[in-house]
Amino acid sequence: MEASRKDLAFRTREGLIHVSRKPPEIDEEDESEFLAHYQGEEYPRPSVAVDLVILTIVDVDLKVLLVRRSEHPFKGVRALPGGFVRVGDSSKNQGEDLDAAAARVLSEKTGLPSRSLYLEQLYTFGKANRDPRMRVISVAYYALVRPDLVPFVEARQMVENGSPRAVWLSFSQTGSEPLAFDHSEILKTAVKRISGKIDYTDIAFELVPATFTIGELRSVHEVIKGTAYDPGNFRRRFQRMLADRIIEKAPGKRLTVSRPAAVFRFRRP
Amino acid sequence: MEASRKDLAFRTREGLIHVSRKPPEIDEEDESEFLAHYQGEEYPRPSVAVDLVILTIVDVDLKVLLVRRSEHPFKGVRALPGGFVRVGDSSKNQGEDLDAAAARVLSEKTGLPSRSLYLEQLYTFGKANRDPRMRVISVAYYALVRPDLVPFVEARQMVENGSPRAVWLSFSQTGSEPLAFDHSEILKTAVKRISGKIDYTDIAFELVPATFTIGELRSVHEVIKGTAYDPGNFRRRFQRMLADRIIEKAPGKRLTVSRPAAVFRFRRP
DNA sequence: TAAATAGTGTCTATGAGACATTATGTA
DNA sequence: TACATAATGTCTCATAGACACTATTTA
Repeated sequence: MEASRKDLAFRTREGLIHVSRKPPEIDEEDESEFLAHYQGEEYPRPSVAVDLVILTIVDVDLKVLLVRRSEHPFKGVRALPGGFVRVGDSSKNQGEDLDAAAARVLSEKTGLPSRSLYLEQLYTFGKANRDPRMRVISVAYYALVRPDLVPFVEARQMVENGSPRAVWLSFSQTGSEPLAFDHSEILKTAVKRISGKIDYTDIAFELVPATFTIGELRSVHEVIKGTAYDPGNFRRRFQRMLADRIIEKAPGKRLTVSRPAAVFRFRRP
Repeated sequence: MEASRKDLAFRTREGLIHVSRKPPEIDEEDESEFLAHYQGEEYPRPSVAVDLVILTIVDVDLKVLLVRRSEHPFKGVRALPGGFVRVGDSSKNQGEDLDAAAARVLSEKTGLPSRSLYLEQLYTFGKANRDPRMRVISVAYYALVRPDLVPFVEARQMVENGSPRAVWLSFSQTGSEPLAFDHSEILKTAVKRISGKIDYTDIAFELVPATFTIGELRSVHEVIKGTAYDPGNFRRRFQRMLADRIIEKAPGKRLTVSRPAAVFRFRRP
């Protein structure tokens, strides 16, 4: 490949780089032509889906809510719950917000009002051929379900027929049983994100019951980070939150196998 | 609103929550009907665009690369560079990857090979009516251009005609001159993300020349965080990076208005 | 020489982590 | 009584920040 005399080249950390002073003609034509036609709706559009990583922690075990696919491809394989974003058919009626689509799927699958759960956009997965049928771009969200709400989610799954529509599966088991599409990657991305955020945000409180002990909160951190924390040191970290009024004492004590523990409540900001 | 006798209700931090044991019939029908038809391509799809926040720091000033819109809506208003994701017309040919679309737009607008720049997905903006013409879901990316590459970007803008196609605007000026669509929000989100990541990642090295002084690196941090750092303390932080072999000494010295400074180089992992 | 920035050193406060000790329940 | 976990205390080390001081250049 030879650069024309008017071209620029410079050496960088990535090696020699050529900069053409004229943008390549074919690119320009391509782009403007593409845009012109695109507005005219001649070019194909992708489907856009939302996929949800719905997580909880029960009995010191991270669990994710999964469905089993009833259609090809990946028929019979577990997958993240998801749905297509509903798009209107005119400029006046453009359909539902992206966040609303995620909240809708979350409510559908859990039976809980989405405003009672923590829901946040995770990442958008858009490789070509990630769905063999057609081009699907998936905006992934993750949601956290407090363990005291889990029974309500399970109750919802048992109503329609004998086989549950969605089940909680241990995150540790999802390694040996791959998910449909690129959902294993999405799941891993979600856990990684939470693991990164738990140290400097309040999301840990979305994974304990409304009232909780320091030990319960600690085990949430331990499950997410995959490491053990010194109980005494963790307690000190916690007491700073108490001083900062992020949490407050709740009445009563939690009875355990040993000495009863004080219970606390998160002061939602 | 009255709950049926079989419904469950429970009190949470968010108030009283009702859980219907049976999923609402109308929802279920809606969903399955929707999905069935969707696969048949009867339902409308959104357009998916990538919008890029391309940033650099020149003369202790954070700048963003903006274009001026030549079409309605927002004709004549500044906007982030962007483009539609190219989607194929069959299941075999599904078009370009989402990341590839972002890299393509980045190359088109800067004239630089995208692999020589830092590019990362930011967030997906999908509110209905964010584009008045039609439903557009925008996957935003941000890119960082080292200041020693800026002249090449500017050279590219001058070729086609007299008026540049894209210009660097000071971030501080974008507050008084709102951008098209929700691009002001996207821009703010990008700067916030960078501000959060600069403390625990290596992205600061994407905003200094290939070789740089400690003072130059410090002023990048100061511009991004909007605060002043103590030169001595910052230097110590930096020396740990030197010990950890994240950076290394480069030959020569940078001549300044005062005492010349040692120059360093980032050891790309 | 004055101004400016590079570069070094010192002191303090804070938080993380290792580890020991006491307190209070259950089996 | 043995065991388990709650709750407290102590010590060390790493880091952030305030601040003083020296070094080396240009104007």
